[in-house]
Amino acid sequence: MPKKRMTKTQERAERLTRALRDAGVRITRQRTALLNVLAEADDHPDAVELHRRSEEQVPGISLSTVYRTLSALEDQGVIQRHQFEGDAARFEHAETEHHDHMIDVDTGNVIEFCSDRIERLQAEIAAEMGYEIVHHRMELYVRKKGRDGGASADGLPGDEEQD
Amino acid sequence: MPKKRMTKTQERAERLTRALRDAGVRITRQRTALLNVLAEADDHPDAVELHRRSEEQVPGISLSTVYRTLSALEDQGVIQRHQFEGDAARFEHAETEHHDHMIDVDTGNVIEFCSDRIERLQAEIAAEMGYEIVHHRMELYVRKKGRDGGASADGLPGDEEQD
DNA sequence: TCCTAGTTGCAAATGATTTGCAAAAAGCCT
DNA sequence: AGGCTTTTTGCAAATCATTTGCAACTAGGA
Repeated sequence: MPKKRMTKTQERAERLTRALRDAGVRITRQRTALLNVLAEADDHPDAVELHRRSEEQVPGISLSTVYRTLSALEDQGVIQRHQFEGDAARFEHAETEHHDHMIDVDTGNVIEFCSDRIERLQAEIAAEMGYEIVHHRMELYVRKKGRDGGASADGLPGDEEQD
Repeated sequence: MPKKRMTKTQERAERLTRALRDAGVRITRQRTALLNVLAEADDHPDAVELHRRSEEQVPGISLSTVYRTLSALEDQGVIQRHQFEGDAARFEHAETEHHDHMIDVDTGNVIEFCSDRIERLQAEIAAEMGYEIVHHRMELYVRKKGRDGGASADGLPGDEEQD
């Protein structure tokens, strides 16, 4: 099949589809829908949100199916699951390089970033104790500078900080 | 009240008790038990484990009470709740300085560490994007060097730790 | 098209944590 | 110590996100 010119989103969708196919699972209508949703998502939606978006293509698709497919995709390493503070896991297609997250505590916005210097220090610290890093997780919960900490609109109470 | 010579554990227990008292809550038998358990814990037990240990002092204490008291203590900032990968939240008395965690993926052991250099870099990165850090979370999932990643025996590691 | 193993939707099960409620106990006052 | 009011407790039931059992359904190769 000739490599037609396709959008980034299409390419991602293909990649995800291929991953599933390679995993030996069948490509169903509902899976295709979720794959598309994941491919065009540039944020970090949770399972319920992904389900909501998938329903536009396949009304009636069940949440279980979404969860099951997400697990399959995660097993194939083509999507990543993040467990940020609070509640449900959030997902993103894993086509990007490794990166960490900065979460705006006021808006819930997620900003991706990566610091080789930090990675290096982490490895160094682990090595000092005779360990090697299998994987790591780093999340910075941040607030726009200058903005005063009014009543934060989100979940966990009394969690202000004194770093 | 004369400052009697007391063990570190006793001091911690006092501190926790005081925190609760200051919060205006009553000091009950079950709370005292949990406070003692927390004070003498040098690992990172989860609620169920804390309940188990508390039962030795107050047979019949309910898990709800443990959860409720843990929340109160957390609100007072005298204990910290950590949501490591996988399952239940794990707790530790917050008398120590801020630190991050390294979790041995094979044994479940938790090692505490702190790196000013990393903290500085984190603040720097946030600042570059116009943010200031409210709090952060960093966990290194590690493995003893040289040890090959065989099929890890246990899925849910206990809460052992060596200080 | 047929056939079969992999899938789906749904409801019920999980597992951690929370909550409603009536009985029990803490802390304060006398 | 006795009384009284308010907070706590234990228990069962409720949440919440996620998983699973199962019978009906379908993708995809023969």
